[in-house]
Amino acid sequence: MSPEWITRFPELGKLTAAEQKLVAERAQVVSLPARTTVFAPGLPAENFLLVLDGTVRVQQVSSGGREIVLYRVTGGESCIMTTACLLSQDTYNAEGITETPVQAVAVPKAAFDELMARSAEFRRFVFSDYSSRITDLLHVVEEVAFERIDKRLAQKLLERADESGHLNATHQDLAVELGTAREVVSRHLKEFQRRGWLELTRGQIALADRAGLESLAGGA
Amino acid sequence: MSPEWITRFPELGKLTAAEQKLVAERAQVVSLPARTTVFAPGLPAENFLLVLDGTVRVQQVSSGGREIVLYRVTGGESCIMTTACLLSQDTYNAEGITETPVQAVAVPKAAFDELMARSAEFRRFVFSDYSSRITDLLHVVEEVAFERIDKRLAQKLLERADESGHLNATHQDLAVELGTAREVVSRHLKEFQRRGWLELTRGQIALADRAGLESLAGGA
DNA sequence: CGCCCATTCGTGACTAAATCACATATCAGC
DNA sequence: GCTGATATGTGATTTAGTCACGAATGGGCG
Repeated sequence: MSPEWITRFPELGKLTAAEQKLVAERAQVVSLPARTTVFAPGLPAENFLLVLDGTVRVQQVSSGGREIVLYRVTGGESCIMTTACLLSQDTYNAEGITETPVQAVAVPKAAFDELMARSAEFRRFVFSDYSSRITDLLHVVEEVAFERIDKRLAQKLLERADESGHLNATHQDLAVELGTAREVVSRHLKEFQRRGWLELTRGQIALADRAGLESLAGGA
Repeated sequence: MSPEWITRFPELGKLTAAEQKLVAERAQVVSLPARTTVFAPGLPAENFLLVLDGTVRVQQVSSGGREIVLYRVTGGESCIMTTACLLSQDTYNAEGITETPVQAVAVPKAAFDELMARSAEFRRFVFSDYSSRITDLLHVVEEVAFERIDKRLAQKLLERADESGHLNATHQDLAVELGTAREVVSRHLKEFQRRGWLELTRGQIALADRAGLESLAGGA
């Protein structure tokens, strides 16, 4: 019996019946409310996690208290950071927090190892996830090291707004997205508003002129 | 017959005789001169690389032409970035360059896959390497996003100087290490010199007061 | 030797970003 | 309608990055 959730992971659909059975027997579906810490420095990571629904935000915290969002794990993806955490002796200070209620499948380490041993498909799945995360991190490095804040902010606004151009986020939230200070975000937002690109209200932003933002976010 | 180089990788010494034979038959030892591009955007990565001797510098290049060093691969380590490159569809713009003459073992993809399938030890080795690289990248993000340039420069100088406190590097080289501009490095170096922490000559730096640099590099 | 020329380094002027230190504003709940 | 928590505004200052140069250094060569 393969569990119904496995259909969420096309790559895992290719596992043999026996392998799917292994997953079905050993894995547990867990539900987490929003704003739960999934992993953090210090906490041991004992499970390999597959996200079914919702999003987990992975971010890094500095000694000085500042934060930066590294990437998000959404439905159909796995969070190898937890396993990486397990394997690396080095203490690292990334943490994972659910942004929405999350449904996930927890595969115990032993079952994870067994799947890695038995299934080439499963290995491919895990590796491809590792690669995506590395690409994500490279992207973050590139952005913080080389790109201007106004451009990055415009990109984030476009990326995180819904279809109607709405976005619930405080200036502080956006500052964490970009790894900068709240004041810097406030000033750029105000400038964007002055240009008629958006409307600001407490805790939310409404895009008024996507094209304007795009011109800044794009090549320029 | 296990090849003599396998002694460089303690983790691989635990492979069974049959597995070591597999490696011995399929892998090739390659020698690369200094300043060879090992991998780069566009170049397909066909081999899993184990570095025996020398160092490979992995860095990222921005569209604007600026660069930043991500990490180095030295003897006894593998360069999973090449394999990550293979697996990720996303174009990513990191490149690997030998800094010294390098001796490495190239394991063809097919043999790599077979080893992954057969050996738990080999998997552990590969994963541990992935994890180290992720930790390296997290460290870079943390530094770039949150730390002051003078502190990072002091750290780099201490890290890269030899026992006698000597260091061959142009200001431009150090700028690439930190992902900043040459002028910024020049100014800080001059200030360090003014404080009597080092001596500057064209293309090289001599540390004169490690304690001074450490006080800046450390907690402060 | 002295000249050429690429590389390396120095520097001023300016813009952008981060930090510090507050003042204000907005909203939810009593 | 008051209060406290959260969110935003803003000036002043420091640090970093950019631009546009000019000067110095040192190896090769006629």
